[in-house]
Amino acid sequence: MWLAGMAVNSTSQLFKSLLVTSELIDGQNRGRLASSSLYDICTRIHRISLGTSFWPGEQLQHSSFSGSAKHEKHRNLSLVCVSNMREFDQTALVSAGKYLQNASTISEAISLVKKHLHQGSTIDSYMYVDVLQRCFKHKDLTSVKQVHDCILKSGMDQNPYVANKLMRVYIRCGKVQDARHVFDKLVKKNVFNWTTMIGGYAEHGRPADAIEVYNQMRQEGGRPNEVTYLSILKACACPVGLKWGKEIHAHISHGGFRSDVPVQTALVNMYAKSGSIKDARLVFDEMAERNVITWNVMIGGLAQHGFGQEAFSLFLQMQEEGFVPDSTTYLSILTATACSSAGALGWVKEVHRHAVKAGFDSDMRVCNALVHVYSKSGSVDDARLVFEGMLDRDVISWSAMIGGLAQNGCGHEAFSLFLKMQREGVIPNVTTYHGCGQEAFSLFLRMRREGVVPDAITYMSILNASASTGALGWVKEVHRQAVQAGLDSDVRVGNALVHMYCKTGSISDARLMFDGMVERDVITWTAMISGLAQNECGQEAFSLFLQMQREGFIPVATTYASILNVCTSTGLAMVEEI
DNA sequence: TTAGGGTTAG
Repeated sequence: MWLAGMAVNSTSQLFKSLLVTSELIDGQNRGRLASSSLYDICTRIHRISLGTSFWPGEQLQHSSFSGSAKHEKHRNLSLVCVSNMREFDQTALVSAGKYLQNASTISEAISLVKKHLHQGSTIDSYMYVDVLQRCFKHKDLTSVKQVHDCILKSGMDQNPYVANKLMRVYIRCGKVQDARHVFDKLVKKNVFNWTTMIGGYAEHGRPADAIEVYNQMRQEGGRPNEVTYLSILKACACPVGLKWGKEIHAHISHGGFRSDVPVQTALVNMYAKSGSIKDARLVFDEMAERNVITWNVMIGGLAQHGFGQEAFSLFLQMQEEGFVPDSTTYLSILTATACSSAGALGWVKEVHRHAVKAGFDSDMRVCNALVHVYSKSGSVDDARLVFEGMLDRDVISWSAMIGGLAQNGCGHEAFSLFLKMQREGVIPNVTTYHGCGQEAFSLFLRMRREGVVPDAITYMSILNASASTGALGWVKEVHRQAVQAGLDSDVRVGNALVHMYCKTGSISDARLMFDGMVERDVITWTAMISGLAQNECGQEAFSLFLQMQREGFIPVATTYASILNVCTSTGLAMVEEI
């Protein structure tokens, strides 16, 4: 590079040029310097003053400046230089990373980087971090690959900032393996790099890999900090993570993070999510200091384990201790699991009253949760009231209401709402269709409760009596719309349709749907097998049962129940094979 | 300049 008219290719040359530079910047010559050169000068000088590495591939420590009068002189000079041009220096530093500010798009920014690379100009870490940040925002994988290529060409792949940002972008784009590749190539890894890799695995539900990296970090002498612990605990917050989570707990206690509120909160969360709600409570109770998030985690954990009443007590207690519940508190306490238990309606109403008083009744997410839990706890009227009172509704609101009506035996109203929703321009999503599938099933169960023999014709007659559209026609209509919306390839929608066709007695439609599915899971196979079994197609059900296992699917209890029903009517020979 | 605890529908 050229600095103040001198060719600068090394640290010592930069030192030499400082004097000339300071004069140029300090004098009337400021305007004669190109802005990019000024930017370069400022960042480099600033980094000299900080005593950090500033030359690609060169490890410059603070101590490099001390020990010799010459270096000390240069250091002082740089500091004088920085203070003399403080105003300019700050401007330059604010614009650090905004070097590409003239580029309005990612491709423009990349073109600039490529141009610099082509011209042999220095591209520093700020510039790469800037362009990578743009890729991060837009989840633009194609651009990331291009930038990665430039990084390799300019030999910046070992820069900890650049490598870290690159890893983060890959992780965000779902390319954890690519992030791992960057990580593995890093000769020297800092705590950010370790933490990013662990966090990446946590984000993608890969606890075993996260633990592997965490253990490697410790073996190589890396010292986890509070953020590392937050990341590894997040990875372990699942049933298989419990055994590792307990080990991490011990490390945290020995490592002096006992009073760190976020780390302790993450521990509570890890225990709650991995199924050990007792340990979660133990950690929670032992905490000397808590914040709203801590309370939310504990309340949510209890609610998700079905302890609605306990969650509600804690909800009251947090307020007695002076904490103000936020929208997350309401979302955490109002979970379906907690609210489907007997007697839940009472405290759900109480939570609702609190929410109104605190002004959260205008929060769409809180209202959605209320619609859902009122339906779950059996009060579709309350659900309807909340739904009707909402000023804004999204697809979740509609799906919650439709599903709620369906589950509470208001199938016709659910379907009308489904049509109304589309008239109002709201596009149904997978869940909406799933809710409609539930409607068919709940109606089926209702008929069974009413003593209807599961004969397809009788079944359809009763459906016709309760829904003017007619069950099969209705199912076909939903199916048509799902195809139109491109949602029929979704395995959950496909499963619901197979299920619905079976329940309406149209086994051929069910089979057609089943055969056409690109992706199947154990639910698909079970729905089809049980449909065939219930429609007196025992032989077909059995051969499908064998086929599913040949294709590597493991039958679940419901699959066996269906196939055993077949055996009672077709002979015992099959039982031995099962 | 780089890592970050909790969040509603199915």
